[in-house]
Amino acid sequence: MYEKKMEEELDCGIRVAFKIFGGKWKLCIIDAINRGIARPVDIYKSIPNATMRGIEIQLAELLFFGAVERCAEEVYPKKSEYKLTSLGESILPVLTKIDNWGAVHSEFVRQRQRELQDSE
Amino acid sequence: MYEKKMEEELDCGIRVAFKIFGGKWKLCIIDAINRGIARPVDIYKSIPNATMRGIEIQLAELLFFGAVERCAEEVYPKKSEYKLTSLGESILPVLTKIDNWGAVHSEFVRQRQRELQDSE
DNA sequence: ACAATAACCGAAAAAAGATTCGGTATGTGT
DNA sequence: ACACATACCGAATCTTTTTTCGGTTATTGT
Repeated sequence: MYEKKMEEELDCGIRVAFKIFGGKWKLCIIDAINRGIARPVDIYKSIPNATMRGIEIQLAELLFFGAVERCAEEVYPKKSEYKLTSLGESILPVLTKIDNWGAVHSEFVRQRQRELQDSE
Repeated sequence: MYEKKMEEELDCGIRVAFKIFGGKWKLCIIDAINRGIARPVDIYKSIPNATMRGIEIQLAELLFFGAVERCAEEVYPKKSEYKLTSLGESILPVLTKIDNWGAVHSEFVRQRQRELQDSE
């Protein structure tokens, strides 16, 4: 994992939360796993524009902080599968709130974004 | 504002939401304003480790996307003041959820973070 | 056995994001 | 008038994050 040069403050809940699920694809990954998509390739395919390496890295971080775990059971066919831990599940209500807010305001935000691009 | 080189997808609520309040200090700023801290310097002073320029930039973005507005009323002494718009206020319940999650899990996260540093 | 797919990983490069620094303009207190 | 604080802004310079690329190892389908 990347070694920071500037001191990292985890002094408020916001910073702690973003440390865990603030990454570019983290909430999308958690959402995908929650919807039953367990394997890295499938998670990757379920998220438009994501890169495989990107998913791998973020998955590794979620694993490190215990939001996700690798399934140990050797099923047939033998595959790498991930599922949410209780910590990961505790993120779901927050994820829902964030996603809903974004969905409700997406048109407004996209419109504002377009105005920005047109003025350049 | 920064011009992106890679195509930016605002295809899910999560991405839209992070576009608006995903910045390093944005939720802290919204929280501060909500607590009645209206002036840039005061917001700056209320957030440990923030830089004045950082606050200015993020405030400008929040302003651009209409989460915050500058008070037009000319009070004495004349000062620059910001307050939440209805869009900004709609973020508050989400902010609370995020902050609470982080507060609840901060010890665990900090512990894991320490283990990471010790192993280096 | 062989080709294809999956799950990784390291390192370089690119992109995005934040900070530092130095500036202007304006308002305020004495 | 003067010193000082505030609100900005642009540009250079970091820092951090993400992507790209090129691997290795192992598993699956034929």
